[in-house]
Amino acid sequence: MSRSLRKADAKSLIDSTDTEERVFGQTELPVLSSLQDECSLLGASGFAGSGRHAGKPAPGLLEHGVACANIYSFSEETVSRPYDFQSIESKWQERWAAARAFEVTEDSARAKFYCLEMLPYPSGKIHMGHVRNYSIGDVVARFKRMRGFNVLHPIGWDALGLPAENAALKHGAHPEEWTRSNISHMKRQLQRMGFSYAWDREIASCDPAYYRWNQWFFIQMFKKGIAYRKKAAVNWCPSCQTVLANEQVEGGRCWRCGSEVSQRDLEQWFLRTTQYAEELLSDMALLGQWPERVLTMQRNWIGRSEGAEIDFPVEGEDPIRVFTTRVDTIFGATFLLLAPGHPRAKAYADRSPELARFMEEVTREAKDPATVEKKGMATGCYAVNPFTQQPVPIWVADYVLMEYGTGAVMAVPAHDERDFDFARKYELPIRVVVQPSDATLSEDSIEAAYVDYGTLVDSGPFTGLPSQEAISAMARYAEEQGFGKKTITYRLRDWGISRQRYWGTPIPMIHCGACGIVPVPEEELPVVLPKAIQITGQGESPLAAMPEFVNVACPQCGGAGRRETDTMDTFVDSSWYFYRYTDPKNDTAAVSASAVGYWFPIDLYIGGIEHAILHLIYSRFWTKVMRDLGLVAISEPVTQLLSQGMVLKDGAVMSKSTGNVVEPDEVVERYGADTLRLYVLFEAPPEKEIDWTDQRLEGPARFLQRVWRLVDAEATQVKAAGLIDGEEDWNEAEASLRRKTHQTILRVTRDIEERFHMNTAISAIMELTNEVYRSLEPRPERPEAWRAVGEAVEAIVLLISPFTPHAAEEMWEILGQRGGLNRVEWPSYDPAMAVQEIVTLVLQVNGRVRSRIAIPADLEEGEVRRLALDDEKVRSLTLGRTVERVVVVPKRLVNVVVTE
RNA sequence: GCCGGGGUGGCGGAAUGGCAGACGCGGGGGACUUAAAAUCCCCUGAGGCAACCCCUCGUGCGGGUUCGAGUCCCGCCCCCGGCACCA
Repeated sequence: MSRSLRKADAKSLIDSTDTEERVFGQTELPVLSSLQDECSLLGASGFAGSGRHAGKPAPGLLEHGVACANIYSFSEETVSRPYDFQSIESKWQERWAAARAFEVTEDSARAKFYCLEMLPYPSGKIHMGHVRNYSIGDVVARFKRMRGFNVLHPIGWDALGLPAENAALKHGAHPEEWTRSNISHMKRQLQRMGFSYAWDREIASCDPAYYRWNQWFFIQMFKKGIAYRKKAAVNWCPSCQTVLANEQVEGGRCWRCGSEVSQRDLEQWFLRTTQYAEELLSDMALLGQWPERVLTMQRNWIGRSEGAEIDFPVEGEDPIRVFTTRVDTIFGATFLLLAPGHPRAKAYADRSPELARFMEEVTREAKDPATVEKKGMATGCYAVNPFTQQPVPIWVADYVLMEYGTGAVMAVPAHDERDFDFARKYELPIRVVVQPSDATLSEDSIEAAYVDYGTLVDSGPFTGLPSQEAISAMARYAEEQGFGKKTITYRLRDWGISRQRYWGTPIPMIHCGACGIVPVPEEELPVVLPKAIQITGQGESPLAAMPEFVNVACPQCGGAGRRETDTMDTFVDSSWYFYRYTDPKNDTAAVSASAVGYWFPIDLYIGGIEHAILHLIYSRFWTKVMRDLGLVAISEPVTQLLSQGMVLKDGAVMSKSTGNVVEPDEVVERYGADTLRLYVLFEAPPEKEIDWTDQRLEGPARFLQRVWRLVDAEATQVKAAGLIDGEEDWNEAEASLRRKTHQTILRVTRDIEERFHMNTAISAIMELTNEVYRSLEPRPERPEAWRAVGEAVEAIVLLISPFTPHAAEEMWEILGQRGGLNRVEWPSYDPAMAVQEIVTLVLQVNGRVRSRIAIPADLEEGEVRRLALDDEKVRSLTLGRTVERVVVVPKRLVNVVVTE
């Protein structure tokens, strides 16, 4: 039977219900008029036809979701009303909005908490990844509020970028219209999820009032030499018809469309991220609360290597400088390799049409290192190995990268796999100069490069040294002799930010024939994107085709100038947006010192692992630049990072093309936002991925209704019993329930606060709920019992409120509370309450569990030991054997160690 | 190849070195019902046993430390992620 309200109580409760206060005005009438006839109840609820037998369910959703969410709990004795999530959720969303419940101001008297989730791109509608990301953040924000923090929990829109232009091409909509309408739709969706955002701080990067500051930052960086222009081989996506940053190329393909990327030479704007490479690396020491995998990815990406630069003299020319991490192998350097893009290689190519053809060919080819054979061509020129004084031939090879090191390498075939392959193919000499400890290599017998450290041989005065020692000794020698030095090289490249696109921040620069490149005067910012535009999706920026945009007077000389028509990479927008939230309407500065000083650093930043590198390195870089500009006092923007796992369906990323998308709206429609939130939070800990399963929605849905029924049905009894006054004489059952309540408060608090494991927090609340149900069977008589139940029920409602805020607010009200949960304190844990007086002691013999006994928790050790040895089971197993020792773990177990 | 993270029931997942599998899904049984749905209760790692008294095995594999190991150490295997002609 249902452990709900007695029928009489139900009647009186419903009769007394103020329909204005309760949200059930619509559905409760049938309840009253037809308590005797459930069928008509179901009919009246309007959902009976949508159940299991109603024909085909909507794809991807549980078939009887609505029906089961609206079924009336019913029995001879008791009744509770349906959990009508639709009206509950809209009621509370309206209230929160009207009360501006989540807006905050700086308050130096209160501890702040800045809870941030990665801002969405307004692609059209939210997806499950958003739901998960923002649900996690919302739990933390609501929890921290109840813990007394002044919580900043903002949201905005990463609103510039390619898809808006693609939409313009496809549907003819203006990028701005498309973006704005997406924003307003997605905003409604977010509100429907009940996320507790400070909507008054909402920003959109496509607002000139926002991107104006991108332009301002750019000019400051230009003045400091951080923003600079250079002609460079850039990645060109033939499909998107635009330049891509290195970071936007994945395995030689465009990160967006997957087309093969080719190379082009263009004048581009760059930000000198490499200037901060060392600091980006060393400051990771400050990121102790970042996931290890993210730090690892960034470390790999920055790619620091220590080595040496060595000059190889060339007769009649400048020496060629190489970078090597293995200068200890230099006596084995039998040839020199230049990247096809190396200036010296180009000079040689001018003299040799054959070489020129070769270089052009290998530059054009997209190469896959795993499969493609290395190619090279001799230049016919020679350099001198400065250690051996031997001449070495200079070759051009396709596997040498211009962008890394110096673009030239010394080739040591005996000790580098790639050089070994190359030497074998082109029959170049191989010289062994490092010997392993367990074998002796020779030129004739060597089968593969030996790349590990060893002992130097045939290396002049360095012979006999171990590699490690030789590396520093030889670098020192080169430095003394003036043909080399120790150096550090990074894989990180400067950040190319020019895009030949319309829907981005115009780069605020003017090209003047007389003055060169001149920044737009700051008082003229923003340079606004013109509205009347033709998007063709090809060639140069669409802005270049607008004379009224391009033609402008030079701010310096007043002569005819041309405006820069490239726009900025959208990663610029997201590199500093979180600062803007602290002072979003400031029209005199990007940020204000007081607001940033109060709110920063971000205490918790939550987002997808896909942003582990790009966004998070750029953001760190930007913060360091802002610090050097005197805008902020910190070096790192984010104290703790939480990388949440993806939401998959059938093991694959949800995508339109795969057809495995589950729409949040549809789930909200059928189950309510609270249940959806509960599902994504309960399914797994946040950092793991989850595979969406319709079936599993049932658990959270049932649980929430179970809590609902409990609260709704027992509210009258609980209220009548009154509050705990400390005078009660608890019996064991009551004390046990109270113990469970306080243990649960502790568990839930820790799970949220310390590790964000929402799944175990929820399961703890489930346990307490189950416990309360059990305590109502049989229905208790004592008022004390009802007070204990009341305490538990109240705790459940408060503990669950960050997860299912709408239902919690409603239940809080049903329990007779007013004023909303926003200002209610998180339940406090009473350590004395949670202490167990009687504990179960596990008895082991030789490490195997053999028995259990109940003992008082404070029993002294000698007594515990005696009771354990006295246990019948233990005695039977120790009979005739020698007790070697007895291990007593207080309140837990006793292990009796015996031998034959 | 280098670096990082993981391998626990039919499934998602729990376990400060101390009862492996909490909680939930699925499955089975029962109560209620004319019936179904919903709800409530019980059972649900594998094997053994006449026995729901128990016993054995069990956290990828092999060793080790320990009274006691999913957890710590050593050596492997596999999976996932990042980087990758980076000299």
